[in-house]
Amino acid sequence: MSYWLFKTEPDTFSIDTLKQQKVSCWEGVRNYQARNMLRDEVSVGDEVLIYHSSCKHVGVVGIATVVRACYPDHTQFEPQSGYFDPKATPEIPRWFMVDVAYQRHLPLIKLAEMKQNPALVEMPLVKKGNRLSVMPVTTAQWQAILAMAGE
DNA sequence: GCCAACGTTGGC
DNA sequence: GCCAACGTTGGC
Repeated sequence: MSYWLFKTEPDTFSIDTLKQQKVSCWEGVRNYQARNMLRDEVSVGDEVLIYHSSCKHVGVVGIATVVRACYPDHTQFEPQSGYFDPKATPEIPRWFMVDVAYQRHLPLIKLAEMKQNPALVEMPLVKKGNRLSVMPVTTAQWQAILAMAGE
C-alpha cells in the first residue's frame, strides 16, 4: 500500500464535493510525470492526501482512498471539455485517471506550516517552483503530516 | 494581480 | 537537438 498527495483547486473540485459524491474519478491530470504515476503506480487501496491549491487556504484538507486503478480519462476525447486533447484517441489514449473514495476531512494543514516541518523538506510540494499535481508521499512524511493534524 | 518557476512548442 | 518564445501553475 502506498501513499500519495493529489492537488485540486477547490473552486473546481473540493474535498466537500468529494464527500458529497462519496466516489469520484480524478480527471484532468495533464502532466506527464503525474500521469505516469497514476498509470503505473497508483493502486487500489492506496491512501491519498487531498490538497487544495490556488485558493485562500492552501494545504492538506483530508484523506481519500483509491478504489479503481488507472483507466483512460474520458475528458480528453470531449471537445467541449477544458481537458480536451485533440491528439488523443480512444485507441491511443494519452491521459489516465483513477477513482477515489472520500475517507475523511482533516483540520487544515497549511502549506506554510508544512514548509516549516523538517520532516517534509524532501516533499516536492514544499520545494520552490513545484508544479506536480500527483506526488508520492513516504510513510514518514504521511505520519509527520497526520501528526500536524493532531494525530 | 504579480511574477517566478517550469513545461511545451516549434523554428532552425 | 538546441533554445527562444510562449503558456500554465500556483503561492503570495
